Amino acid sequence: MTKDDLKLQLIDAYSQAYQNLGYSSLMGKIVALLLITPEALSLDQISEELQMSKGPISQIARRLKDHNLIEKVWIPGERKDYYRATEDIFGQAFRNYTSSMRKNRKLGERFAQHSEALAAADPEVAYFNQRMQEMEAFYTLMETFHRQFLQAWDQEKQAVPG
Amino acid sequence: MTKDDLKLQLIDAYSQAYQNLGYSSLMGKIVALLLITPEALSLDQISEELQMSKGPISQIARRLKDHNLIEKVWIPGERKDYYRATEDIFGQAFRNYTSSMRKNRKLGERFAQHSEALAAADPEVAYFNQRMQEMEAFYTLMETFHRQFLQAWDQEKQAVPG
DNA sequence: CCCTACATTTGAAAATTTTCAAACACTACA
DNA sequence: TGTAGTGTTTGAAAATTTTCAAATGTAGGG
Repeated sequence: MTKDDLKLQLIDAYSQAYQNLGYSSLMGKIVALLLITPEALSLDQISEELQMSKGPISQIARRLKDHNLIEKVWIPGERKDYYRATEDIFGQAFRNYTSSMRKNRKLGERFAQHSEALAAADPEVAYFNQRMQEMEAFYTLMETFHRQFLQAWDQEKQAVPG
Repeated sequence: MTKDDLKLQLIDAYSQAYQNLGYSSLMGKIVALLLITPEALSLDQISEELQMSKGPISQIARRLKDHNLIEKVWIPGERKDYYRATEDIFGQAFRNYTSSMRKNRKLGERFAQHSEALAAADPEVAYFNQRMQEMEAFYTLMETFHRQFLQAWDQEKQAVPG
């Protein structure tokens, strides 16, 4: 496989993976491109590499920056914005995921509370309440593992620094 | 908050959560409805509760069944199909998630292999290869935590059976 | 073997998302 | 203050996804 094949195929794989995870496929393409490019790239360069107009690139790049997956880097004497993948992009993607799981826990928590009082009087609400407690327990347990994993990953990274 | 409020609000919250995770919002609605309903429901009942025609319900129900989030249950003397949430629906949703993370590991693995030979000759490919190794390491570590979490959840469930 | 009661599939309509080209706004520098 | 080189926003077009109503398929009971 040639260098260009590797690049194109990885970009395509990320494009599909991001789409499957419910994000825009352009997000995946930009992430993949910056992930494997040693130097920071300008919007124009990204636009050129991905064969897309600058409008969407600009918007998605901002979203990715908001989620700390990529960052702007200042290059002296240059007026363009340059982007690169953040140092711990995999860990960061995971942290973003954990925050949506935290929302799930809070959902369970909230509905368990709100249904508690009514549960005694109504068997259907009692069932509802039980499910919400299960939900809360599940995501609470999950969070402890998320913390442990991130700790383990931080250690592993420290051992073999980029 | 009344019983109906609880129900509607949970369904709405699941609808949004599923959409945010990249699934159809109807999926979230059906999951929420079955999650909090003690008895199994027919397509017609689901259709009635969610105020939607049966076509999409039928399709999404099959998809949910394929992903083991809901299941058909046979009710003697009835000709309709009845659906309920599977016993460990939270755990199952998580298992589905792990399988998409497994794909990520395999992606890293595959591209790390394919770029290994070329890496010595070309610094850009060397960088590519390094990133793919990082990716493989990340998702490999993640899988060990997934296994541990599922084990812990199974234990917790055993302690407080539904 | 036909009917009835279902579930599923299909094709079109509606809604949403993605993309582009062009207009606009901002910043650095002359 | 004007100008050139940027990034951003916008409105329309294209593509995709969701939804519905109707047609079709299927299994059980007569």
